[in-house]
Amino acid sequence: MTKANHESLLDICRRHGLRITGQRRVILEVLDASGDHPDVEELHRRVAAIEPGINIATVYRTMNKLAEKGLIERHMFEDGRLRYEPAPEQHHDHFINLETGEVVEFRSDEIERLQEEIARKHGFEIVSHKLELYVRARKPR
Amino acid sequence: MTKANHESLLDICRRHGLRITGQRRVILEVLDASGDHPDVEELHRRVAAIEPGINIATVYRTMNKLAEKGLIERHMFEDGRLRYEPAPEQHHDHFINLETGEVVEFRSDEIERLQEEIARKHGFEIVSHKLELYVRARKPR
DNA sequence: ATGGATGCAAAATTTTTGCAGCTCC
DNA sequence: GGAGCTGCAAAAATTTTGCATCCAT
Repeated sequence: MTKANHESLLDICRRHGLRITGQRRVILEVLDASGDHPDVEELHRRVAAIEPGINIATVYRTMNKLAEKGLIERHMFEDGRLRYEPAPEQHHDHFINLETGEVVEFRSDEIERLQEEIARKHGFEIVSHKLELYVRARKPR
Repeated sequence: MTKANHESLLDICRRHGLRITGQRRVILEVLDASGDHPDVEELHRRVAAIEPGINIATVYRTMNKLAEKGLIERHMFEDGRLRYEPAPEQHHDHFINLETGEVVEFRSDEIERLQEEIARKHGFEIVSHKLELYVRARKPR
Protein backbone atom coordinates (compact mmCIF):
# COMPACT_ATOMS: atom_id res chain seq x y z
CA MET A 1 0.00 0.00 0.00
CA THR A 2 2.89 2.33 0.68
CA LYS A 3 4.59 4.08 -2.16
CA ALA A 4 8.02 2.72 -2.88
CA ASN A 5 10.70 3.30 -5.49
CA HIS A 6 9.38 6.69 -6.41
CA GLU A 7 11.09 9.98 -6.71
CA SER A 8 10.54 11.83 -3.48
CA LEU A 9 8.37 14.91 -3.40
CA LEU A 10 11.48 16.73 -2.29
CA ASP A 11 13.26 15.93 -5.52
CA ILE A 12 10.20 16.74 -7.56
CA CYS A 13 10.03 20.11 -5.87
CA ARG A 14 13.67 20.75 -6.60
CA ARG A 15 13.05 19.94 -10.24
CA HIS A 16 10.24 22.45 -10.22
CA GLY A 17 12.49 25.11 -8.85
CA LEU A 18 10.81 25.44 -5.49
CA ARG A 19 12.98 26.65 -2.68
CA ILE A 20 13.73 23.95 -0.15
CA THR A 21 13.47 25.28 3.36
CA GLY A 22 13.64 23.39 6.62
CA GLN A 23 9.88 23.66 6.98
CA ARG A 24 9.19 22.38 3.50
CA ARG A 25 11.51 19.48 4.03
CA VAL A 26 9.37 18.38 6.97
CA ILE A 27 6.06 19.02 5.24
CA LEU A 28 7.14 17.05 2.17
CA GLU A 29 8.40 14.23 4.33
CA VAL A 30 5.03 14.06 6.08
CA LEU A 31 3.20 14.11 2.76
CA ASP A 32 5.40 11.36 1.37
CA ALA A 33 4.74 9.22 4.41
CA SER A 34 0.99 9.78 4.41
CA GLY A 35 -0.96 6.97 2.86
CA ASP A 36 -4.23 8.75 3.56
CA HIS A 37 -5.88 12.06 2.70
CA PRO A 38 -5.19 14.41 5.60
CA ASP A 39 -6.65 17.86 5.92
CA VAL A 40 -4.46 20.84 6.71
CA GLU A 41 -5.00 20.65 10.44
CA GLU A 42 -3.98 16.99 10.49
CA LEU A 43 -0.94 17.74 8.36
CA HIS A 44 0.03 20.52 10.69
CA ARG A 45 -0.30 18.16 13.65
CA ARG A 46 2.00 15.60 12.01
CA VAL A 47 4.47 18.25 10.98
CA ALA A 48 4.52 19.75 14.44
CA ALA A 49 5.24 16.34 15.91
CA ILE A 50 8.51 16.28 13.98
CA GLU A 51 9.42 19.92 14.19
CA PRO A 52 7.33 22.14 16.42
CA GLY A 53 7.01 25.81 15.60
CA ILE A 54 6.01 25.43 11.99
CA ASN A 55 3.06 27.70 11.47
CA ILE A 56 -0.19 26.43 9.99
CA ALA A 57 -0.13 29.34 7.54
CA THR A 58 3.06 27.87 6.15
CA VAL A 59 1.32 24.55 5.67
CA TYR A 60 -1.54 26.27 3.84
CA ARG A 61 0.86 28.23 1.67
CA THR A 62 2.94 25.19 0.87
CA MET A 63 -0.09 23.11 -0.03
CA ASN A 64 -1.37 25.85 -2.30
CA LYS A 65 1.95 26.10 -4.04
CA LEU A 66 2.24 22.36 -4.49
CA ALA A 67 -1.32 22.06 -5.76
CA GLU A 68 -0.72 24.91 -8.18
CA LYS A 69 2.21 22.98 -9.63
CA GLY A 70 0.15 19.80 -9.72
CA LEU A 71 2.46 18.03 -7.31
CA ILE A 72 -0.35 17.12 -4.95
CA GLU A 73 -4.05 16.55 -5.39
CA ARG A 74 -6.65 18.56 -3.59
CA HIS A 75 -9.87 16.89 -2.52
CA MET A 76 -13.04 18.24 -1.12
CA PHE A 77 -15.04 15.44 0.41
CA GLU A 78 -18.40 16.03 2.02
CA ASP A 79 -16.88 17.10 5.29
CA GLY A 80 -16.05 20.47 3.77
CA ARG A 81 -12.37 20.63 4.54
CA LEU A 82 -9.58 20.62 2.00
CA ARG A 83 -7.70 17.35 1.92
CA TYR A 84 -4.52 16.46 0.11
CA GLU A 85 -2.57 13.53 -1.21
CA PRO A 86 0.68 13.33 -3.16
CA ALA A 87 -0.19 13.32 -6.87
CA PRO A 88 -0.57 9.66 -7.86
CA GLU A 89 1.26 8.50 -11.00
CA GLN A 90 -2.04 7.15 -12.18
CA HIS A 91 -5.42 8.62 -11.46
CA HIS A 92 -7.61 6.74 -9.05
CA ASP A 93 -10.97 7.17 -7.39
CA HIS A 94 -12.13 6.78 -3.81
CA PHE A 95 -14.38 4.73 -1.63
CA ILE A 96 -15.28 6.62 1.51
CA ASN A 97 -16.49 4.31 4.24
CA LEU A 98 -19.24 6.21 6.00
CA GLU A 99 -19.05 4.01 9.07
CA THR A 100 -15.32 4.31 9.68
CA GLY A 101 -14.27 7.37 7.71
CA GLU A 102 -11.65 5.21 5.99
CA VAL A 103 -10.73 6.16 2.43
CA VAL A 104 -9.86 3.37 -0.02
CA GLU A 105 -8.50 3.96 -3.49
CA PHE A 106 -9.59 2.10 -6.58
CA ARG A 107 -9.43 2.43 -10.31
CA SER A 108 -11.55 1.21 -13.19
CA ASP A 109 -10.30 1.64 -16.70
CA GLU A 110 -13.74 0.82 -17.95
CA ILE A 111 -15.31 3.68 -16.02
CA GLU A 112 -12.56 6.01 -17.20
CA ARG A 113 -13.31 5.01 -20.76
CA LEU A 114 -17.05 5.56 -20.35
CA GLN A 115 -16.45 8.99 -18.92
CA GLU A 116 -14.44 10.00 -21.96
CA GLU A 117 -17.14 8.68 -24.20
CA ILE A 118 -19.93 10.55 -22.45
CA ALA A 119 -17.95 13.77 -22.35
CA ARG A 120 -17.25 13.50 -26.04
CA LYS A 121 -20.96 13.01 -26.74
CA HIS A 122 -21.65 16.24 -24.89
CA GLY A 123 -18.94 18.09 -26.79
CA PHE A 124 -16.65 18.28 -23.79
CA GLU A 125 -13.07 17.38 -23.17
CA ILE A 126 -12.28 16.10 -19.66
CA VAL A 127 -9.68 18.09 -17.79
CA SER A 128 -9.94 16.12 -14.58
CA HIS A 129 -12.55 14.20 -12.73
CA LYS A 130 -13.54 12.88 -9.41
CA LEU A 131 -15.54 9.83 -8.47
CA GLU A 132 -16.41 9.20 -4.86
CA LEU A 133 -18.37 6.21 -3.69
CA TYR A 134 -19.79 6.63 -0.23
CA VAL A 135 -20.16 3.13 1.12
CA ARG A 136 -20.57 0.85 4.08
CA ALA A 137 -19.46 -2.73 4.64
CA ARG A 138 -21.73 -5.11 2.80
CA LYS A 139 -24.01 -6.86 5.23
CA PRO A 140 -23.67 -10.63 5.00
CA ARG A 141 -27.08 -12.28 5.03
CA MET B 1 -34.63 21.48 -19.03
CA THR B 2 -37.01 22.84 -16.41
CA LYS B 3 -38.78 20.49 -14.07
CA ALA B 4 -42.45 20.18 -14.88
CA ASN B 5 -45.35 18.10 -13.66
CA HIS B 6 -43.72 17.38 -10.35
CA GLU B 7 -44.94 17.73 -6.85
CA SER B 8 -43.69 21.04 -5.53
CA LEU B 9 -41.10 21.13 -2.79
CA LEU B 10 -43.72 22.92 -0.75
CA ASP B 11 -46.05 19.94 -0.91
CA ILE B 12 -43.22 17.53 -0.23
CA CYS B 13 -42.34 19.55 2.85
CA ARG B 14 -45.92 19.48 4.02
CA ARG B 15 -45.95 15.71 3.64
CA HIS B 16 -42.82 15.58 5.75
CA GLY B 17 -44.48 17.58 8.47
CA LEU B 18 -42.29 20.65 8.12
CA ARG B 19 -43.81 23.89 9.24
CA ILE B 20 -44.61 26.20 6.35
CA THR B 21 -43.65 29.75 7.15
CA GLY B 22 -43.60 32.76 4.87
CA GLN B 23 -39.83 32.53 4.63
CA ARG B 24 -39.85 28.87 3.75
CA ARG B 25 -42.46 29.42 1.11
CA VAL B 26 -40.12 31.84 -0.63
CA ILE B 27 -37.03 29.69 -0.18
CA LEU B 28 -38.81 26.65 -1.57
CA GLU B 29 -40.13 28.63 -4.47
CA VAL B 30 -36.61 29.80 -5.30
CA LEU B 31 -35.29 26.26 -5.04
CA ASP B 32 -38.04 24.93 -7.28
CA ALA B 33 -37.27 27.56 -9.87
CA SER B 34 -33.50 27.03 -9.78
CA GLY B 35 -32.23 24.87 -12.58
CA ASP B 36 -28.69 25.26 -11.32
CA HIS B 37 -26.72 24.54 -8.16
CA PRO B 38 -26.64 27.75 -6.16
CA ASP B 39 -24.65 28.23 -2.99
CA VAL B 40 -26.24 29.71 0.11
CA GLU B 41 -25.23 33.25 -0.66
CA GLU B 42 -26.74 33.05 -4.13
CA LEU B 43 -29.92 31.50 -2.71
CA HIS B 44 -30.14 34.26 -0.19
CA ARG B 45 -29.74 36.84 -2.93
CA ARG B 46 -32.58 35.33 -4.95
CA VAL B 47 -34.77 34.99 -1.91
CA ALA B 48 -34.11 38.57 -0.88
CA ALA B 49 -35.11 39.73 -4.35
CA ILE B 50 -38.58 38.34 -3.74
CA GLU B 51 -38.93 39.11 -0.08
CA PRO B 52 -36.23 41.22 1.54
CA GLY B 53 -35.52 40.78 5.22
CA ILE B 54 -35.11 37.05 5.22
CA ASN B 55 -31.94 36.34 7.15
CA ILE B 56 -29.17 34.23 5.71
CA ALA B 57 -29.14 32.16 8.89
CA THR B 58 -32.68 31.15 8.03
CA VAL B 59 -31.52 30.02 4.61
CA TYR B 60 -28.74 27.98 6.19
CA ARG B 61 -31.10 26.43 8.72
CA THR B 62 -33.70 25.64 6.10
CA MET B 63 -31.16 24.03 3.79
CA ASN B 64 -29.83 21.93 6.63
CA LYS B 65 -33.30 20.78 7.52
CA LEU B 66 -34.19 19.94 3.93
CA ALA B 67 -30.92 18.10 3.37
CA GLU B 68 -31.46 16.16 6.58
CA LYS B 69 -34.80 14.96 5.24
CA GLY B 70 -33.26 14.19 1.87
CA LEU B 71 -35.44 16.72 0.06
CA ILE B 72 -32.47 18.50 -1.47
CA GLU B 73 -29.00 17.41 -2.42
CA ARG B 74 -25.89 19.00 -1.03
CA HIS B 75 -22.85 19.33 -3.21
CA MET B 76 -19.33 20.34 -2.49
CA PHE B 77 -17.57 21.18 -5.72
CA GLU B 78 -13.97 22.30 -5.79
CA ASP B 79 -14.84 25.88 -5.00
CA GLY B 80 -15.37 24.91 -1.37
CA ARG B 81 -18.83 26.27 -0.87
CA LEU B 82 -21.94 24.24 -0.13
CA ARG B 83 -24.27 24.09 -3.09
CA TYR B 84 -27.78 22.71 -3.32
CA GLU B 85 -30.30 21.40 -5.77
CA PRO B 86 -33.78 19.96 -5.31
CA ALA B 87 -33.47 16.20 -4.90
CA PRO B 88 -33.73 14.70 -8.38
CA GLU B 89 -36.11 11.78 -8.88
CA GLN B 90 -33.25 9.95 -10.42
CA HIS B 91 -29.62 10.28 -9.50
CA HIS B 92 -27.42 12.08 -11.96
CA ASP B 93 -23.83 13.24 -12.19
CA HIS B 94 -22.26 16.53 -13.21
CA PHE B 95 -20.09 18.10 -15.81
CA ILE B 96 -18.46 21.24 -14.47
CA ASN B 97 -17.26 23.49 -17.24
CA LEU B 98 -14.03 25.00 -16.00
CA GLU B 99 -14.14 27.81 -18.52
CA THR B 100 -17.65 29.03 -17.81
CA GLY B 101 -18.47 27.58 -14.40
CA GLU B 102 -21.60 26.07 -15.94
CA VAL B 103 -22.85 22.82 -14.42
CA VAL B 104 -24.48 20.26 -16.73
CA GLU B 105 -26.20 17.12 -15.53
CA PHE B 106 -25.85 13.70 -17.09
CA ARG B 107 -26.48 10.10 -16.27
CA SER B 108 -25.01 6.81 -17.38
CA ASP B 109 -26.65 3.59 -16.33
CA GLU B 110 -23.59 1.76 -17.45
CA ILE B 111 -21.33 3.72 -15.11
CA GLU B 112 -23.83 3.24 -12.30
CA ARG B 113 -23.73 -0.48 -12.91
CA LEU B 114 -19.94 -0.60 -12.95
CA GLN B 115 -19.79 1.26 -9.68
CA GLU B 116 -22.02 -1.29 -8.02
CA GLU B 117 -19.89 -4.06 -9.40
CA ILE B 118 -16.64 -2.59 -8.18
CA ALA B 119 -18.04 -1.83 -4.75
CA ARG B 120 -19.29 -5.39 -4.45
CA LYS B 121 -15.86 -6.70 -5.35
CA HIS B 122 -14.40 -4.66 -2.51
CA GLY B 123 -17.04 -5.88 -0.06
CA PHE B 124 -18.82 -2.56 0.05
CA GLU B 125 -22.38 -1.47 -0.43
CA ILE B 126 -22.86 1.95 -2.02
CA VAL B 127 -24.84 4.40 0.05
CA SER B 128 -24.44 7.31 -2.33
CA HIS B 129 -21.93 8.52 -4.81
CA LYS B 130 -20.71 11.48 -6.67
CA LEU B 131 -19.11 11.75 -10.07
CA GLU B 132 -17.85 15.09 -11.28
CA LEU B 133 -16.24 15.61 -14.65
CA TYR B 134 -14.31 18.84 -14.87
CA VAL B 135 -14.31 19.73 -18.53
CA ARG B 136 -13.84 22.33 -21.20
CA ALA B 137 -15.41 22.68 -24.62
CA ARG B 138 -13.83 20.28 -27.07
CA LYS B 139 -11.58 22.15 -29.42
CA PRO B 140 -12.55 21.57 -33.03
CA ARG B 141 -9.49 20.81 -35.14
C1' DA C 1 -50.58 26.69 23.97
C1' DT C 2 -46.50 25.32 22.55
C1' DG C 3 -42.88 23.52 19.85
C1' DG C 4 -40.71 24.92 16.02
C1' DA C 5 -38.94 28.90 13.22
C1' DT C 6 -36.92 33.48 12.88
C1' DG C 7 -33.78 37.62 13.34
C1' DC C 8 -29.88 39.30 15.10
C1' DA C 9 -25.47 39.27 16.74
C1' DA C 10 -21.82 36.71 18.42
C1' DA C 11 -18.98 32.74 17.92
C1' DA C 12 -16.77 29.01 15.55
C1' DT C 13 -14.27 27.22 11.68
C1' DT C 14 -11.46 27.27 7.88
C1' DT C 15 -8.46 29.79 4.82
C1' DT C 16 -6.02 33.92 3.22
C1' DT C 17 -3.15 37.96 3.68
C1' DG C 18 -0.11 42.10 5.13
C1' DC C 19 4.07 42.87 6.85
C1' DA C 20 8.58 42.66 8.90
C1' DG C 21 12.30 39.75 9.21
C1' DC C 22 14.93 35.76 7.74
C1' DT C 23 17.10 32.35 4.46
C1' DC C 24 18.08 29.80 0.46
C1' DC C 25 20.29 30.16 -4.00
C1' DG D 1 21.75 40.71 -2.81
C1' DG D 2 17.37 39.60 -3.69
C1' DA D 3 13.45 36.74 -4.54
C1' DG D 4 11.11 33.72 -2.03
C1' DC D 5 9.66 31.88 2.43
C1' DT D 6 8.22 32.20 7.32
C1' DG D 7 5.86 33.59 11.64
C1' DC D 8 2.55 36.13 13.57
C1' DA D 9 -1.56 38.36 13.95
C1' DA D 10 -5.32 40.25 11.77
C1' DA D 11 -8.79 39.76 8.31
C1' DA D 12 -11.83 37.29 5.28
C1' DA D 13 -15.07 33.97 4.22
C1' DT D 14 -18.31 30.53 5.39
C1' DT D 15 -21.29 28.26 8.64
C1' DT D 16 -23.29 27.54 13.23
C1' DT D 17 -25.44 28.93 17.53
C1' DG D 18 -27.61 31.32 21.77
C1' DC D 19 -31.34 33.77 22.87
C1' DA D 20 -35.47 36.43 22.94
C1' DT D 21 -39.44 36.70 20.22
C1' DC D 22 -42.81 35.26 17.04
C1' DC D 23 -45.99 32.31 14.60
C1' DA D 24 -47.98 27.89 12.47
C1' DT D 25 -50.46 24.23 13.88
